[in-house]
Amino acid sequence: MIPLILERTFVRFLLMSTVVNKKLRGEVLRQRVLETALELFSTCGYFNTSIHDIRREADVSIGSIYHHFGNKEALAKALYDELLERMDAGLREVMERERGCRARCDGIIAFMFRAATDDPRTMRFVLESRHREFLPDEPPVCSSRPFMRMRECIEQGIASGEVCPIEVPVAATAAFGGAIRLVQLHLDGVLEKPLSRYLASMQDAAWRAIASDPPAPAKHLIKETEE
Amino acid sequence: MIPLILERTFVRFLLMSTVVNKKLRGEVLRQRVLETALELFSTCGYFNTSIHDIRREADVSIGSIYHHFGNKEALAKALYDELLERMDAGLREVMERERGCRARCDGIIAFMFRAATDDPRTMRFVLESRHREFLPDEPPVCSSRPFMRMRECIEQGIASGEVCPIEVPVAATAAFGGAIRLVQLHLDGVLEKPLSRYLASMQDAAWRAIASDPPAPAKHLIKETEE
DNA sequence: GTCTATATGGCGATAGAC
DNA sequence: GTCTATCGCCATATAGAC
Repeated sequence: MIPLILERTFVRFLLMSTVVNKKLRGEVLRQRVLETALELFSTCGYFNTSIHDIRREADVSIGSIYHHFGNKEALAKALYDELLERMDAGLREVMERERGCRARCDGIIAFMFRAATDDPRTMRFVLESRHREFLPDEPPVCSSRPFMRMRECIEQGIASGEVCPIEVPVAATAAFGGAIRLVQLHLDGVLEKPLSRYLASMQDAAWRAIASDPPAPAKHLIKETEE
Repeated sequence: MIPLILERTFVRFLLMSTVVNKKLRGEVLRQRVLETALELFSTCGYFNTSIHDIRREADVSIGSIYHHFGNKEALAKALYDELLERMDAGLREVMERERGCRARCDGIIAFMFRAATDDPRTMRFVLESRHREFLPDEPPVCSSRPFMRMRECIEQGIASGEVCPIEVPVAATAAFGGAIRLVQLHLDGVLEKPLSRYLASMQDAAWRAIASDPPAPAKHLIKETEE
């Protein structure tokens, strides 16, 4: 264990040495700007937030923001990428930990509920803002990696026979659409109870929608008549 | 000398006709502005659309727009109200036509799919734009009348025993969340096939999620008979 | 009711010292 | 890398003739 006094001295040394100092300070500042942008974008929206607002709230200069990000849109893109990556990491972790489609679906829903509760700002920014309005070249959020991962999970479930063989988009939206919608209700503040109270029954409902085994319905196997 | 009574009548007629003409022209203009606003708001977004854009596209003057709506926000609110009312009318119609929770749920999903296909702009504006960013005093869209109507339908289903007795928010989102999500995929242009091709299996999946009796019959495949 | 011309403010972005 | 001061534009909104 390093004595506090030495640790402090070391930190001070770091701060004093010009090269490291500038880099460190730069990184800290960059993070503070991103954090502030998330706060303001998710509560007021991208267009209601000016660079000056971010400057004031983050207590940095306009110049620094432009130095690090280039322009407002690029700042939003940097934030968006970071949040999607963080979310994707969470989902990857679920997919590695859980085995079987049901356990993974449950895990994904649980992850979303936890994320929406612990960090509503991130969830709000990823789910609710219309990124294409300010990131015109970005593909829709439903084709981002986290959402592709959910879809993948369902495809594997169909392949293994755990999920009944309906069209993939139907199965994927039936599995997670309800949970996503409930998360939105939570973010809009219209739910009486905390999200966690609904977790188990949402997981059950989602699984009933797509599971193959319980009633083993043969409806979808009936040859459809073209109109 | 013209009798006073006739003169009065004639003047009155003139006044009436000019007034009516102006009123008519005004109404036509008002509708053209609303139509244009829907077009631009739903494709470019509220904040990327200027009053000048609307002016140009609708071929009216700035002054007329402000005369009819007061300001940009009020214009958006007028449009929003009109679209919600139109949607609510469609849902009311479904609720009156169909009896039983399953038929009504199917009808609601079918209505949403049809609306998203026939008039994607309306669906995009209602579902996707974040109204609270430009209509700060508006309640969230999930507590608007169309969405309350969906919730009501589920509550009745629980009361009648057709829907299994889980928490209402869970049942409502499980029933319609998948369909709403699929509509969004459609609006984002990431679906291979037209929405209608997914209708029957989406209805089935939605009903499986909330039905109380496990073996849910595929009602849409059964030929309906007049009673 | 409709129009054109104009006012006003705030925004994103830049310049250039340190 | 960070900062302050400032630019130029374009948005919403208004004034006032017709």
